[in-house]
Amino acid sequence: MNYWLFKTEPDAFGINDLIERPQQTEHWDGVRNYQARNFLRNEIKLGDQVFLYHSSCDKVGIAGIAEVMKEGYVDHTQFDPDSKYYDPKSDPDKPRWYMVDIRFKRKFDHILSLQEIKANPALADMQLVQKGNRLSVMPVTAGEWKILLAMAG
DNA sequence: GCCAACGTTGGC
DNA sequence: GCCAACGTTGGC
Repeated sequence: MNYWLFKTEPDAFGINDLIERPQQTEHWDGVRNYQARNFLRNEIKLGDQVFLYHSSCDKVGIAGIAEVMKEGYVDHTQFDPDSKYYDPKSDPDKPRWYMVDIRFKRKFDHILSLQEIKANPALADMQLVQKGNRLSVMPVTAGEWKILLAMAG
């Protein structure tokens, strides 16, 4: 089993929105970055654990945990002209973009803030805290996962 | 294949 | 709203 971190803007779709979905499950569409796409398509497996990270908001940090319920499949929004994720250059015979389904698992009592994460020397190598990192789907090591869980309490 | 221009991300 | 950092595009 592997660990991941998915970024999301809670103003658009946050952990509370996931909780309110039927079966507390939602497809993670709209990822339009090739490196993140490769993770979604090739590497993220059923049962993998995911930190939900809230970005671009007043409380930036990890909000809780979700679990992968369905492995990579074609993100249909790339073919929908009405979707903001529409990609006219994507060929239906060879789709560019993929997504997975995740189910809510746990919400932290408090957001585990980016500030706290950055302040922990043991997490200095996390991809999340590297300068200029913009990946919206990234791997988390088992060691990092354990430390973060302990910090979340 | 290079690289300037552009658009986007995301913390602050 | 600012702006640094990055990925993508497209002319050459």
